[in-house]
Amino acid sequence: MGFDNTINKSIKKPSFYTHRYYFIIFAKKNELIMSKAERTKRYIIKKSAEHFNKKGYTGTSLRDITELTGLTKGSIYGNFENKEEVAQAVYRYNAKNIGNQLLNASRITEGGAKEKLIGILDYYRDNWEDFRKAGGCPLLNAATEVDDTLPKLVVDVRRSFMGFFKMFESIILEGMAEKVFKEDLNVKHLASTMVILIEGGILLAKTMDNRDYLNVAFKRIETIIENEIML
Amino acid sequence: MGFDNTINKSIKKPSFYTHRYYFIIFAKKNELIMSKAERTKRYIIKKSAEHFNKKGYTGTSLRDITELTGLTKGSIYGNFENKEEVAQAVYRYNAKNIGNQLLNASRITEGGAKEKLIGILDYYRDNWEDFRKAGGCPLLNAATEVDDTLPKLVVDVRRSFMGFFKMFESIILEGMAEKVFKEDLNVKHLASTMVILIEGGILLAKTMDNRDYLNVAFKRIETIIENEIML
DNA sequence: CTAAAAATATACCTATATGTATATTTTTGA
DNA sequence: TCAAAAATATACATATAGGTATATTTTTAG
Repeated sequence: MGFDNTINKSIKKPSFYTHRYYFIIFAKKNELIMSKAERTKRYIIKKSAEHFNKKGYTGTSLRDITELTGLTKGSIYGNFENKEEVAQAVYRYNAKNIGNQLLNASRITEGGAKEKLIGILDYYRDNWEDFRKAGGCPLLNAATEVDDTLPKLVVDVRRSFMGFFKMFESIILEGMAEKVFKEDLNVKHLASTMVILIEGGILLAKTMDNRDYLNVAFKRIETIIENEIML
Repeated sequence: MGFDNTINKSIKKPSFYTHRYYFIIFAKKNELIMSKAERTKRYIIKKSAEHFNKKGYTGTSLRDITELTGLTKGSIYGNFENKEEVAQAVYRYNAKNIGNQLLNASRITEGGAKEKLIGILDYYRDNWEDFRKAGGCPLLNAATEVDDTLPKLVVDVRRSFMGFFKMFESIILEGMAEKVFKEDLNVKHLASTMVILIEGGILLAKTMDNRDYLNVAFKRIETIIENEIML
């Protein structure tokens, strides 16, 4: 095996490639301190991330992984203990990824807390097609699959949702501190309402293949912001 | 195989059992017109319904089905074309079941449209523990699993959600006709908002193993009923 | 550049998956 | 009650699953 696996084998000049100059000249910053094993691990995770999100964590076979990466089973098992470990690493990658995107979306806007909340909604609105094609929300997907099958991943999924809640909570708290939001808000209640609406909206929009459901959910969040959160 | 599979083999007196008197005396009403094959089909579906909902439609193996029913593969394949057909029959059974429960919950109350809506919420509140233990909402579970894996079942899942919407729509329309609800309501919008909140609430409550998320979602629905729907 | 170490590929193992051909048992209807 | 039809069980076939022992190649650091 081993097609054009450039990340792993790349250039065919050992004396040049295998020495450290390579890194300094070509490598991306983070890859400077990466060992071969670390790079391959990341490569496996990246290449199979979308597949796991679409087909599920038990629904993705080792064969799928070898085909997606162009590596062999020996290589996979040389970098991961077993399939479950791959699944966990991939889930964490997927969850971190969407988390970063949302965090970024909430920071880009130069406005206050309200604009940050809207920024998160806009991320989904602007990227819906790609998001949907990539399998939808990794948290939602893993949550339903994992709950009665992969107990180990449940811990990770819960942590992800906690992070999701916290993101909204901190923005709401910020708005309160800025005196643009009311001062007696039930922060946890509001944050979980938003997550419930977002996940419910994603579920329906994806299943029914109709963005309108996402808009219904988001409209509701915006109504809550206007009528209950804003001063 | 064939443990105490009473539905299929039951009494050991052929001359008595195999003749029609049996049905008149012992059989339940609906079973009167059921052939052996039909009864076995229903038996297989019933026995494996919860397992499918918990472990998923691809996650349930034929071995699981034979163990749950006490039947052999030959018997399963004698009654169903293949595993996919079993999965579809089981999904339909599960979806119909929760649908009937909700319809029933909305009818039991002797009040008007508002009480019917609350009746549906109460069904979930009153039966949460059993509901959760049985794997949660079959629509939600199938929706996430099926979307990128079993395209045939997607059609069924969409139909289920349409029915879910219609239930809320007809209750809202009833309330409008009774002049207890406002007359200019966006019925479809409100119905889908309720489904989004219910499914989102179930997802979070089940994943986080905390009913509070269900209550947050339901509180929001009740707020909408009070502030936006009621006259 | 080179030898040791690490990563990767090859070949194989066992278990289990869905599915089928055929034998046996049970049900059916006259 | 009894023979035909239907349902069910047995035994087997083939594919693929996850995983491992070992050979080969690549990377690493002196």
